Amino acid sequence: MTPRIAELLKSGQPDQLVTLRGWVRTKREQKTFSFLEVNDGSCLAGMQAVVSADLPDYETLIKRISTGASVTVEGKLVPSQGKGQRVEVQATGLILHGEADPETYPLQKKRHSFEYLREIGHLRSRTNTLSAVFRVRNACATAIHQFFQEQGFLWMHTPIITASDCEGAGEMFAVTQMDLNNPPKVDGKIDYSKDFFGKPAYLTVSGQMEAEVMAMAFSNVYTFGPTFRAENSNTSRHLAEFWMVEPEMAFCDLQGDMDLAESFLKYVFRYVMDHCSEDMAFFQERIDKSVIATAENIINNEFARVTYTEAIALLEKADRKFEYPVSWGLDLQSEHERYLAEVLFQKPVIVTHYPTEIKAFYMRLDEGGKTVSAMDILAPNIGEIIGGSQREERLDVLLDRIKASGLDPEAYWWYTDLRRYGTVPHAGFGLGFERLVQFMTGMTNIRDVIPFPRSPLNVEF
RNA sequence: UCCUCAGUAGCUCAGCGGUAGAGCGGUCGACUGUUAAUCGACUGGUCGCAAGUUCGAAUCUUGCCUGGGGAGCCA
Repeated sequence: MTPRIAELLKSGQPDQLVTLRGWVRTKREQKTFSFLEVNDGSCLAGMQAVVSADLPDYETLIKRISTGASVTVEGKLVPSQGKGQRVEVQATGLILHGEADPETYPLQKKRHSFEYLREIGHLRSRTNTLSAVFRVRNACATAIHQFFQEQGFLWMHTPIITASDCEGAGEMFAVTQMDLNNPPKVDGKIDYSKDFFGKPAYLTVSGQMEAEVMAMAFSNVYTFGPTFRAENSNTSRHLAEFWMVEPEMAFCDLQGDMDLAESFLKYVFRYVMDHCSEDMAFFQERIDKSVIATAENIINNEFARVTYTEAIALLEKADRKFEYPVSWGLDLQSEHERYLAEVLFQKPVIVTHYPTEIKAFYMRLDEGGKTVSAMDILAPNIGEIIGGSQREERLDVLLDRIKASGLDPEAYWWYTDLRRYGTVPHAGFGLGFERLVQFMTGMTNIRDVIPFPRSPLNVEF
């Protein structure tokens, strides 16, 4: 494979013979030659190619080349006479693969709004910002795997189709083979025994329970896969299909859970800063003047840690009016979380030990029973980026909690079996992958950090 | 789903009762080792959809659709 543009820009040597394959960002015609800026997605910058009019078919070829056209340029690397680039390619051969009619090609050589780019989801990755986002997204994913693999975690693939409503909450997408116009019925109700799985099935809302199963065999595991929520959420930080990272550790308590989450985030930020410095500089310059400082803040400082009870006390004595009431027992609202992370601490805050009533049944009941060993990591500008807990490993307590939540213990028979056979204290957390990428890049809308966003009424691309 | 703002040229927007504008883009030309090149000319529209008010509606009213921001739900 010939070196890609990122490699050539970094370490290409004069007189080196090279082949560029990519898409033309801009063409500048001169009297006896033309400049082509070719981008192949390997980095933000393109490679400037100088195409002489001496080339065969120059006239007809150059006329048909415009922004968006796909080309192969063969030639020799030479020091650039102009400013702005160290080297450029003196073309000896030029192939036009596909034209891009400038009258209709939706991408112009100018700034486009993200709203507009969402309408051309099949082309937007060819823009500077979106390509930088997706390179950073790739680096985040790589860093996540590398972090866990280095720590001895096994990557486990949890099912996408599931019969269990993991948390007893959250709208799920149904998976069915039944004819929706004429479903089989018994006594007027839909007869799921006739459906593909013989019972109702859904797209997963979390791989946590399966991760717990695997942690009880491999000690430390993580999942990294797609997750689906059928909630009618129309916000800049919700998707109907998003990716989630869920580590689960046997023989681990809440303290270990928090420590892992913090070193995990630090590792991922460090990795992206090291491997995507050019893209990060771009975000700093064009998207959010604080992304580099934020990254360094994450990497170099300890996260703040407070209990829910302490957080409530801090909010109560805040010299600011909140729209929603602050009172022990009530869940923290967005405005409260933002105040804690953005105003008070100005860095990620881990809030722990939430009231039992407002958290899921599987979270470990604390001494006294008023709180559970839960933790949320609240990030500036994003809100909740990680939610985790120590899991309830005591069978009797877990069964009580399931019943108290109005759920049927029978439906959780294999989950509770984990507490019958060789139970151990364990803990884990869930990280919203897109929120991490948002946090990293400063992109304000989550639909712009996933290549093909799914949200209510949005499934075109 | 709720609150709020907005939909006018390919894009970003101005116009807010008298019948359509700018910048950018695109096309053509000039000029030039250029860098979102520059300069000149040209090109461009069911004013989101439907009904209503009015002599007359892009402009006022109502409904609907779509998008942004905020909220809820959460990751």
